[in-house]
Order: sequence, then C-alpha cells, then structure tokens
Amino acid sequence: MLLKPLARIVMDNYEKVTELARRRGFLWPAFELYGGAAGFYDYGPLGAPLKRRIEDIWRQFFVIKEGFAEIEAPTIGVEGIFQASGHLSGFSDPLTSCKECKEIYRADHLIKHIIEVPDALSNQEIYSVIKENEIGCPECGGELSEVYEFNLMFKTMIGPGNKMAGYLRPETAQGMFINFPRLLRYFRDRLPFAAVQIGKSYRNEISPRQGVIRLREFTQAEAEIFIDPRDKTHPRFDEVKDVRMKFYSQAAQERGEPEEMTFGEAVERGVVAHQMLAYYVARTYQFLLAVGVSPERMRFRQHQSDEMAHYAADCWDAEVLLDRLGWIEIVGIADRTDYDLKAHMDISKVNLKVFVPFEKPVKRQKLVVKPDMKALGPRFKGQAKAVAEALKSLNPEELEGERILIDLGGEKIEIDSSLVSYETVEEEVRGEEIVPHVIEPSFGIDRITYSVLDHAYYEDTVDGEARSVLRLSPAVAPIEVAVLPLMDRDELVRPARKIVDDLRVLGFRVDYDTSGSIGRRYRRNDEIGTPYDVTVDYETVEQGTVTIRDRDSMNQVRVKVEELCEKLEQLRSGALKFEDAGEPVSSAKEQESPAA
RNA sequence: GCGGCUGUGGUCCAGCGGUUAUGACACGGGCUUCCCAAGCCUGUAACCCGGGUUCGAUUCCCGGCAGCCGCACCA
Repeated sequence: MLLKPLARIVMDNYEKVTELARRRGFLWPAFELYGGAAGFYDYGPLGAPLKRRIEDIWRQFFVIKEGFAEIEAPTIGVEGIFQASGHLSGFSDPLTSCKECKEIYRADHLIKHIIEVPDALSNQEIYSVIKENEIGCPECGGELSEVYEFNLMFKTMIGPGNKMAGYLRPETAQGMFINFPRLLRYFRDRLPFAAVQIGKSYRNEISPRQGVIRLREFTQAEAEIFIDPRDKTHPRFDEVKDVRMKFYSQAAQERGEPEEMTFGEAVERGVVAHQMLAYYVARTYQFLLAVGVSPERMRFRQHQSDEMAHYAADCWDAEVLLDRLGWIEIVGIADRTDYDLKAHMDISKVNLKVFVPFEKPVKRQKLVVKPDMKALGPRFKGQAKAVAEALKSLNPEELEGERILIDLGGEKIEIDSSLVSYETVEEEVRGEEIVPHVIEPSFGIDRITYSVLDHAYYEDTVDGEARSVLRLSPAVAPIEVAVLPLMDRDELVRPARKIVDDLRVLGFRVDYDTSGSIGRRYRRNDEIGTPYDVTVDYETVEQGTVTIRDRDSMNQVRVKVEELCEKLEQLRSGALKFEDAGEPVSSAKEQESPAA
C-alpha cells in the first residue's frame, strides 16, 4: 500500500518505453475495443515497420548471406507432427490443485514414487492413484482436486465433424523438419543445407505477462541447419574467428562473471562445442548488433547441463538486459543432434536419412541369403515373410548344418536347409546413410523488437527540459526522414512537398509534418527515432538550401536541395558521416545572441 | 490458475450516492518570417464490461475482463 504511490511517481524505463510504444503507435494491446485479452499485441503504424525491418535484416543475414532457403508452412499442424515433436505429450501437463491452500502441482510428479511411468496414465487414472494412496497436498495436507490437463497448444478442428484434430503450431521449426525430404531433393541430396521460416507461433500461456515478452501469438524466425554429424567444422569459420564477445559459459556462470574472448579461442578451448555452433552464435551476435541491441546489455549464456534438453549437444542463449525485467532470452542456438529427424522417422515411418557417398567406393564381403519362397510360402502362409526375414538376419555359422533354427518372436522354428541357399559375394559400397544433425538458431522476433526499443530509449536534458529519444539505427527506424517546413506557408510547403516526393521515389520512409512549432516537431520525431529531420526555411526559397538535423546530436548541416537525396542515401548507408554532409549550422542558442 | 492492489478523455490525474464530471499535457483548427515541447484565440474528447443494492450508481456490493506486484507455470 505504501509502496504503490512511490512506484507510480518514479516511472522506470520499462514504463516509459511501454508507454511511449503505446502512445506513439509501436505496440498496442490487442482487442481493446472488446476488453482485450492478455498475451496478444498489435503492432501499430510504427511498430509494424520496425518489426518488418528487423525481419528483413534477419533475412539479409540468414537467407541472403548464408544461402538458407526460406519456406512458409501452415500455422496449423496435424496431430502426427506434434506426436513426433513431443508437444502433444510433453507440452501438456496434468495439474492438480489443493482445495485448501490452492497450491498447484504437477499431478504426475506426486505419484512418481508409486507409478514408475505416470506419463502412460490418463488423468482419471492419475487421480485414482492419488485417491487410492491418500495423497494430500505436500504443503498443507489438504485434499487435492481432480486432475486436469493443461496443454499449451491451441487445439482446433480441421473440417467439419470433429474428425481431425489440428493444432496451432507452438514453433515454426517443425515446418522445416517435416519438409526435410523435399528440401533434401531441392538441395540436390547434399549436406549441409538449411531452411528457415519467419512466422507466427502460438502457445496458450497460463499467465502471459510482461507485455510482448510472453505472448500467446508471437513471431519466430528459426533456421534448421542440417549437417553431417561427423563434420562440425564450418567452411567460413575464419570470417568470425577474430570476433570478440562475452561468453557466459557454464564455467563462467559458476564464477558469476562472463568471459570475453574471440570465437576462435572459444572453440579451441572447448567453451563452445564446435565451429558449426560457434559460427552461428557469432552471426547471431552480429545480427543483434546490426538491429541495435546494445552490446553492453547483451550476453550469450550457455545452458546448464540440467537445463539442456537431454538430446542437445550444446545450447547457447542470447540474453538481453531489460529494464525491470532483467535478463531475458531472445535467441536460442542449439545443436539438437539427430533427435528431431529420428522422432519424425519413428512416427511417420518415412526414411529421413541422407545417402552420403564415400570418397572412394569400399569393397566389402556380404552374405546373401536366399530363402526358397516357393516352398516357404505354402508351408508358413502368413508367417512366411517373417520366416524369410529371420533367415536373412542369420550369420553364416547359423546357416550351416541340416536344420536351421530360427526364433520367431519367441517361437522356435526349424527349417530344413534345403529351403534356403546362401552365398558370400563381394560388393562395392559407395556410401552410407546417415541421419543429419541439426543446428537450430531460434529467434523471438517480438522480444528482439522490444529489446531494440528498450536499448534505444534515451533521455537527455535540453535547456532544462527533458528530451526523450529513441536512438534507433537508421537501418530499423520506421521513419527515416521527416520533412518539416519551418512554417505552414505556401512558399515553404511547395518545395517541402517536392522533397517528400523525391525521397519517396528513392524508397525512403518519409514523414511530412507542418503542425505546431518546429521545436515540437523535432521532439516528436526524436521520440519515434527518426534519424534525420529536413527543415525547409526561407533560405530554401532564397538560396535553394535546406538543413538536415541529426537526431542524436541535434546538430544541423545545410545542403543544397539538389544534393539532398544523394546525401541522405549516403547517410543511410553509412558511407557519409553527418558532420561531413554539409555546412554546419550554428546552434539555435548562438543564433539568438546578437552578432558582436 | 491463486492472492494483493488498480481501472475516469489520447496520456497523467481530481472528484462525487443526485443538475451540465475537474485540471494539466497531448491532439485538431486559426493567427504570427517561429530552428529545438514558445505565445494568443478556439475546438474535439472519458467514468472498463455485466449483474445487484437504490427513486437514482462513475461512486457501494458481486462477477468478468485488463494492467501491475507476488506465487505457480514456462517442453
């Protein structure tokens, strides 16, 4: 009670950033007209382009520079996918709550000491076990409620009649896995290759909070990089080996202090499992820097062994430090080994192996067993095929002798040796089938977008007045240039409009604003992160020049109108520094003071 | 899901069981050769939703929804 008013008076950055984002059209709580629903957000007129530009930079990094194939799969998936991925069983927890103290428990955990594999039981069965064994609340001993399911996947029906269940995908990754055979053919049967997807995923979170950090509908950008498990080097590792970064490895976490080193060193010392993983951690680092995540408020944290999925070889999370929220995971990069493809092979019964040719064919002795099916067929009828298979699996010693003994699922059968022939032949083996390993970088685009806002937010003081600024990189800013006539008068408006048109033809995201005073418009644009303001004044009319104002320094340079577009393009690309863009304009203060 | 606190124009906030619900900022229009949230005139705009109590509810009560905090959950 006492803390409340204090907390309100002191607005922290989190509050300032979320308030700014709402007010200026970056992020809006969804469905407000109908009361809203937690875990859903709209990207407004500024948020949508910001997010889109971040996605485009991601494409630059992972689709264009790495040559990965971008695909687009349905957001609804059929049951089999999620049986294989484990989301159907693993993503759904049987819960029970205490009727007295309201504490919630995993029902299956409570009966672990009685039933070895509680996963196999239905909720009713688990509840029966709880009742029969008189299990009460571990906290207060109170009576436990019936067991209920909470699956984090949204379920729906495909077509009428409830015949086929569909689930909104909880991750985009499965789209790449289940297209593996077609992708493999697309890449002409050669490893390594990779496919990516940027799109929506859905998780029916129990309690979404913290704005856009935990959403029920969110955007992921995921890559599945299929590699030969025997070679986890990366051909372009040299390009990143000298990049320095702070590694928060398992060992470093024990010390409580991240360790800075190069990626080359990290692989050499075994901090990161191998080049392949390290390479993508490095690219991820570069991507995050490119969109404007602050290096001081970012770290790469290695999963603890107990935190890592049992099949994962190594896993690193990119984490950012956000105001109020602390360290938040925004990217996960894991070596998932062959787990996913094996699981899909198991459930779908489709071979997802890759034939990898040897450099030289290998000669090998091979035993060929030929059961006499003409004789075996009539004799064993339905079992004939199984008998033949059993015979084929025997070794030469077992095939010797008058009578051959086979084991058919426990049943011992004797076969006369005349019914089967065998020989040893030399064959040439040209390669082998392997299940590829998968490196999976998985990006939470909404979290990254929010982090960019949080890290870009900055306040300074100008003449005793607070100025809030989003120091967004020109590469992601939703408005790249604001064109501002000093006053809303025809002689200024006409040239200003011409500039707007010219810039738009060149693909600039331009805003044009005549309202209120010029200072107000500068502040407005500072707050939404517009890097440059072009001001059209009377010197434009008299001498054909305009000023460009730099958002961060508030300095201005004067350039000729004819050169404006070119200069802005150079500023945008980073080819030109602001100070070199034109004649410096003396600051407002100096202008006010009369010349001596 | 549980508990606590909160819900008034775009934003922040005042207020009351009863006439037309404050104020500031923001926003729109107008004026001014106006370069860093200026000035003057002027305008638009709100009691989260549903039920109950009451002659009358934005106000009191209950429920829902949403937000914040804590707990639980987060493959």
